[in-house]
Amino acid sequence: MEQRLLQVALDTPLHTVFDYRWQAATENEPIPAIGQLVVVPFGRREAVGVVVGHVAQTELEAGKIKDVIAVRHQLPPLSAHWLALCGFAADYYQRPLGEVMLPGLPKNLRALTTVALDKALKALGRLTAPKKSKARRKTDLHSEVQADAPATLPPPDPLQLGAAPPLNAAQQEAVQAIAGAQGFAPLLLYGVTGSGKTEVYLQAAAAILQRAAQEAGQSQPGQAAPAQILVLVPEINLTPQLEGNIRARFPHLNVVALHSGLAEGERARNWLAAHLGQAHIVLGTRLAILASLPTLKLIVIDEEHDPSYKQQEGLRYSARDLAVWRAHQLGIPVVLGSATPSLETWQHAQAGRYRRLELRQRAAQQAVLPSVKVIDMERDKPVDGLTSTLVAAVRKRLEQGEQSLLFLNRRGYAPVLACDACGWISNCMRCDAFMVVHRPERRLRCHHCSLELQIPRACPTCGNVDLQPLGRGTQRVEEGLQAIFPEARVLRIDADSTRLKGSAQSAFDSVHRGEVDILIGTQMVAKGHDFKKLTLVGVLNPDTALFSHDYRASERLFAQLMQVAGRAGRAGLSADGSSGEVLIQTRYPHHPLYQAVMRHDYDGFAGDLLQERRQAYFPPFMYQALLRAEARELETAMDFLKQAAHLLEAPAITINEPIPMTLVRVANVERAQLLLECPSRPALQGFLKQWLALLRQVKTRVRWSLEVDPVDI
DNA sequence: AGCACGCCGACT
DNA sequence: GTCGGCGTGCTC
Repeated sequence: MEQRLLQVALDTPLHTVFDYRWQAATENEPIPAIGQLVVVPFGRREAVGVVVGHVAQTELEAGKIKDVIAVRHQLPPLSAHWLALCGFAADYYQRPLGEVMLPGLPKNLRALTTVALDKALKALGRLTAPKKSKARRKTDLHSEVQADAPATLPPPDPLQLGAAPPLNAAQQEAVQAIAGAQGFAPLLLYGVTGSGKTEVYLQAAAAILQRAAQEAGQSQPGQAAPAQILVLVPEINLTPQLEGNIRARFPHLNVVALHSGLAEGERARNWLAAHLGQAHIVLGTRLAILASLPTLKLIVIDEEHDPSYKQQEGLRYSARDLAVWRAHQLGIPVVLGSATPSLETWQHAQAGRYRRLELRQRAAQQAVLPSVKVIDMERDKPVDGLTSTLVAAVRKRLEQGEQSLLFLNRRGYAPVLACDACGWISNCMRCDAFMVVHRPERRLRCHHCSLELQIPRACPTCGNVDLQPLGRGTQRVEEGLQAIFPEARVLRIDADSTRLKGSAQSAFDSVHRGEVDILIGTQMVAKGHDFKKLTLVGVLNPDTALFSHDYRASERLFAQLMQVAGRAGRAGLSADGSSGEVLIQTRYPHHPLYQAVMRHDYDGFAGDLLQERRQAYFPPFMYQALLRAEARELETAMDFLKQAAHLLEAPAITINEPIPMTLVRVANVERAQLLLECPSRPALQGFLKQWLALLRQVKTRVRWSLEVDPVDI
C-alpha cells in the first residue's frame, strides 16, 4: 500500500508546513481530508494543525517523520475557499500559513482534548433552533413552511423575515444594487451619518437570504442557513446595539456574534454555528473576516474607513482588504459603508472599480444634517478647556432637557505633571513619553508601557509640594463641567471608565435611557451610537492632528470630526426647532479641514487630499511595506536595517533610509524602521518574498517584523 | 513561539 | 550541594 503523507500547517513562526504519516486504524478509514483538524506531535509537545495537502513523497529523511496522533472527525473539514483565503493572507502579509489559520480558530477547537469541542457541538444541536418559538425547536424550518404554504406557489417568506420598514428612493436603489448584484461586486455605500445605511444592509441581507431560501427550495436540510451574511463593525462596543437591532428585525434567523470579548465557550459555539452553516448572519469585529462561512453570500463592512479594521500586532492584516479579496474569490457582493470613505476606497470608486451608491439625506423624519461651527479660541479664550460659547450652548441644551456630547481624544486627567520650581516633568523611566496624571485613580500612568506609579506628593528632585498638572484630558474636563453645572448629570466614557467587562455597555445604556445630561468621552463615544436626545456636540482640542507628520492624520481627523458630528440631532429637530449643532474649538478657524467639515464636504476634501497624495507619490498611488526593528540600543536596530537595505536590489523598489521611530524608546526597547515603496503591488510582493527569505538567514539579536500596507508610519 | 539542553551565581 | 538565570538550537 502506498504511503500517503499529510502536509500540516501549525502555529509556529517557521515558514513551512510539516509532513506527517497517516496510519489508518481500519482498512476503510479514509485519509483525513484537506481542511481537517489533526493532532500531531511537534518537537516535545503536541499541537493541533490543519491538513493543507496530501503528498506521496518528501525530501525529509524517513526517520524524522512522525505519525498523526488524532483526527477531529467530529468537525467537518474547512472549505477549500477558507484555505485559499488563509493562503492568500499568508502570502500577502508574508507570514507562515499556520500563523494565519490557527490563531483565528477558537481556543476550544485548538485544545488537545476534545471535551470543549464536543460540548460546544452538543450545545449547538439545541441552541441554534429559533429562540422565540418553542414549537419550532429541532424541527425542519423549511419543511414546516412547505406544509403551511400553498403547494403551487413559492413561499413568499420562507424565512419569516417579516415586513420591512419603508425606504426612501436612494435606500431602495442601494438595496436593489446590492441584492441584485451578479457575481463579484464591490459597492461603496456612501451615506452621511444617520442616512440609514444599517437599514440598507439589513434589507439587502434579507433579500439575499430570501432568494437563496427560495432557490434552495424546500429540500434544505433542517438547520442549514440557505445563505450566510457577514457584517463587520469596527468595535466590540458597537456589536450589542446592532445585534439587538438585527435580532429584533429577524427573530427567526440565527444571528451570532464573533469578537474577542466573547467567553471561550460562546466563541466556540458561535464560530461553529458559522462553520456548520447554521448561522444566517454573523456580526463581528475584524477577526470575523477569517471565520469559516461555507454559504457566504454577502459581506458588509460598516464604517469601512475605520482604522480598527487594521490589526496592529501579529498578523497585521486589513479586514477590509481581505473582505474584498474574499468577495472576489466567491463571486459575491461586498458593501463598504461610510460617510467618509478611506481614500483607498474613494479612489477605487472614482476610477470605477467600485460602484458608488449614495445616500444624501438623513433617513429619520425631519432629521437634517447638524450645523457645524468653529469657535475661535484666540477670541473666546477657554477657561478649563471650555470656551464661553460652548458653555452657553451646553447650558441651553440642559434647559431644553437635551443631551450634549463633548469629544476630547485624550484620556486621563492631564497629559503631564510638572514642577514649576525645578522644571521636573513626569517622564516615563522606560519610554520617551510623559506619564499621564490619572486623578481618580491617584496614579501616574504611561500609556505606552503600562508602567504605573503613585502620584508623588512632592517633586522627586527638589521636594516642591506644588506639582502642576499641565494640559487636560477627559477626567479634568469632567471635573470642570461638574463645577460649572453642579446640577447636571455628567458621565465620562473612555477606556479608563470602561475597563470592567460590561461597563461600557451599561454606560451607553444609561445615556440611551436619558439618565445623562452631558457626556464627555474619547473616540469611543464618536462611533456609531444613536443617542436620540443628543443635539449638541462639542469638540475640544482637535488642532494637534493638523500639524502631524503622519500624512494620514488629516484624513483621520476629518473622518473623526464628521463621525462625532453625526451624533448630533439624529432623531430630529431640537426643542427650539433647530437642527443638531456641532461646535469645534480651534485656534485655526479658517483651516481648510474645518471649513470642509462645516460644509459637510467630504467630496471636495477627499478630492484635494487625493490630489496631494498623487503628487507626493503616497498611497493609494504607491504601495508600501515597512520593516521595523527593535533592540536594546537604537544603533543595533539601525545597523540591522542598514544591512537589510543592502541585501537585495530591484529597480522598481525604492528602499528608503532607515529612520528611528518618532517615539524611539518604548518599554526600554529602542525602535527604528525602514520604508519600502513601489508603484506596483505585484512587484512589491515579488520583491518582499525574495528579500525576506534572505533576511531570515541573517543571524541577529534584533527583533524585527514586516508590515505590508502599513498605516502608522 | 515553545521547549529543551547547557553551563555559572544565591539559597532551602 | 540544588534552583534558576537566559544563550542557542530544534521542531515534519
